[in-house]
Amino acid sequence: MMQESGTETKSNGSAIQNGASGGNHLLECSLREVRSNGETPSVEIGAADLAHLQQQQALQVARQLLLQQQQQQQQQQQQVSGLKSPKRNEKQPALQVPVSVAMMTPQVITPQQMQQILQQQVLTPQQLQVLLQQQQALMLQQQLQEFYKKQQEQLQLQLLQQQHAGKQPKEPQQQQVATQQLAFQQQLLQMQQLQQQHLLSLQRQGLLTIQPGQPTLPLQPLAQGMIPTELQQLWKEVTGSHTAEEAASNNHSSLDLSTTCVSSSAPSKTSLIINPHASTNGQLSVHTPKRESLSHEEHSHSHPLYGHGVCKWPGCEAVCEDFQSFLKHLNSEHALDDRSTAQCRVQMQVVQQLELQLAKDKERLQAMMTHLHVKSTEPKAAPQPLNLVSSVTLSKTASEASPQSLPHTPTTPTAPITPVTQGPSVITTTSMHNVGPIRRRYSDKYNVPISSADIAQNQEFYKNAEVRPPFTYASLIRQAILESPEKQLTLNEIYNWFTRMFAYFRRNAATWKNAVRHNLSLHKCFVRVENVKGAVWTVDELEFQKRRPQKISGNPSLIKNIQTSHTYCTPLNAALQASMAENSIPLYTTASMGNPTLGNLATVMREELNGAMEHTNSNGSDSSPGRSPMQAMHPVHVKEEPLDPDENEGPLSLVTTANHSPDFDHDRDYEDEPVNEDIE
DNA sequence: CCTTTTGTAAACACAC
DNA sequence: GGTGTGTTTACAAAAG
Repeated sequence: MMQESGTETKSNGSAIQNGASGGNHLLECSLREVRSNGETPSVEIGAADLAHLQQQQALQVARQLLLQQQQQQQQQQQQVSGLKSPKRNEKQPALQVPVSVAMMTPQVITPQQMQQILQQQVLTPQQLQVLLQQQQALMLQQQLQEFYKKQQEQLQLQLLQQQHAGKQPKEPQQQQVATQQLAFQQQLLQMQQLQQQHLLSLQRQGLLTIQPGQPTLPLQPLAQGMIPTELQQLWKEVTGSHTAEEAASNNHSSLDLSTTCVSSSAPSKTSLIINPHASTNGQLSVHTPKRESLSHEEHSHSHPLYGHGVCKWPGCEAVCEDFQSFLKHLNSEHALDDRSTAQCRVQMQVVQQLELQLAKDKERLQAMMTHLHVKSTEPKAAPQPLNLVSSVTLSKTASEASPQSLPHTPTTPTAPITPVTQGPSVITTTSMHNVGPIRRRYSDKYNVPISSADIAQNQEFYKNAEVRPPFTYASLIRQAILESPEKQLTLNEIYNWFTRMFAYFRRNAATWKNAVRHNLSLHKCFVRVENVKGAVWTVDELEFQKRRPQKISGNPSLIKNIQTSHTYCTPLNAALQASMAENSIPLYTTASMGNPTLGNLATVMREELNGAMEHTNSNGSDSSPGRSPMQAMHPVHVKEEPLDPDENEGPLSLVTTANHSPDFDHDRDYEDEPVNEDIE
């Protein structure tokens, strides 16, 4: 069991990187971006940007082909020079696209598929245009192939001539070809860089947004072999006759799918669901000023970060009277900096976590339906969020812990969700999953749940979502003990608290239980007290306070924000913010704060924080050693013994819901069984 | 590079 | 002998 958990951790880590076999990493990454857009509508990229991406991919494909050609040339040279490897050449004919490329490459659409697309009328003209552009990119790719084919033929001819001529040196020709290829490669690279810069600038402007729950235009699944001319013809027909209908039926189609997505063709269908927003600015790289201004206008109606005159950037809510001022605000307040990057990252992680959770719940639902003989080919490729409304009742009651008020987003239930790398090295997600060892100072790994989704739902979130809580075992153990009426717990009761409060601890029991015992023994702050019935564990608070020379690791600006924001935040809120900052979690301010349902986790968070800001408070007069930063920040509210969660939460006076969750009323001991069934 | 903190794994002892 | 509890050691990762 322990080994299982161990290997699970490791394999999950590596699985992220092993998405496809070999080949061009850049290609894989960018393709995966778009692909994941199709399957998991977590990241919204404007269609124009998407088109850029696709073009970029085409270029990368071209590069891949180039490399392939070079390899083949090398092989042929080897042949010429006597190092024959006929088998290899048989297996790799001159024009064969490498498997990894073929698998990942957007391919030309068959007429049938195109017809299907048109009949289903799920694409707006803009989307079709994007599609068309993609096809054109593929045409370019084909032309490139042709080019290299000819080039290679030429080379072969030359080599043959050399063979026949015998002693002629072959360097010149090779060099010539190599030079040509090099020049071309450089051109490609330049174009690529330009596009990356464009993406970057889009991100800086906030136009390249990341948002949960909104599918984007996935073009990847539309695969395989349609002749571009046919497509263009189709396109003409389409733009002539279907435009209005499609525009009108576009939303309907996604809605309909959302409620009827049970057929086996669901994947392809859902993959065609278009984000209305993406379609509004579905321009391609053919950027005319007109179009940009148009898309700007359209943005004002549908920009996901702008609504009701308010900036919807997580935690912002700045009032912007019109779209222009919003853009201004976006550029000034949410420029590309550490903070925005971190916020983006968190948003991504939120989405991915939700996707993960959804995937699991869907699997459960599938199993349940199978068990109950309900005939349904459960949408493997994800229904729209809307349609979950119809199924949520079932999944909620039946699955043991389904996140209730959390937005559901489609995802692929199988493979680990790939990190969505956003743009060129601007935002990167490292290990996104809640597996692997907690490293408390691991700033960007465990900030998943405490975030923009709704910070007030932390407790419920952890109860339901299998998210690793970003707290140390010691803090959690302490919290468990302090929550108990007697401020003492047996080991088993501590176990139960863990499983009750955190869905995460309902699996891998052997691992974390061992860790709990280890922590109990290791830390002086946990005192074992012999009892009549046995032994109970208590907390030596002094010792606990001693053991924390931790510092905040992260963005100093965040810390500054935290320190300055306490004027209007309760101690708890400040603690939450600080705790978030400790995990590089962006500062979410008043709107999402102050919910009395925050629960006792806030205490854990604060204690996690205790001392964490000691060093960052060095400019303050209040930060004497031994005094927690919370005390430094709120000397009035926080007492020297911030033990009782019911007392020290200031105005918020947390509701203790820990022992009243309907799901966990009984001290059920979660053992290893769910581990096995849940292993991804 | 060293130290500290934390998490994980595992071996071992002991009691029931 | 199996299981739960508790202790201890070793190691790795992350961060200062």
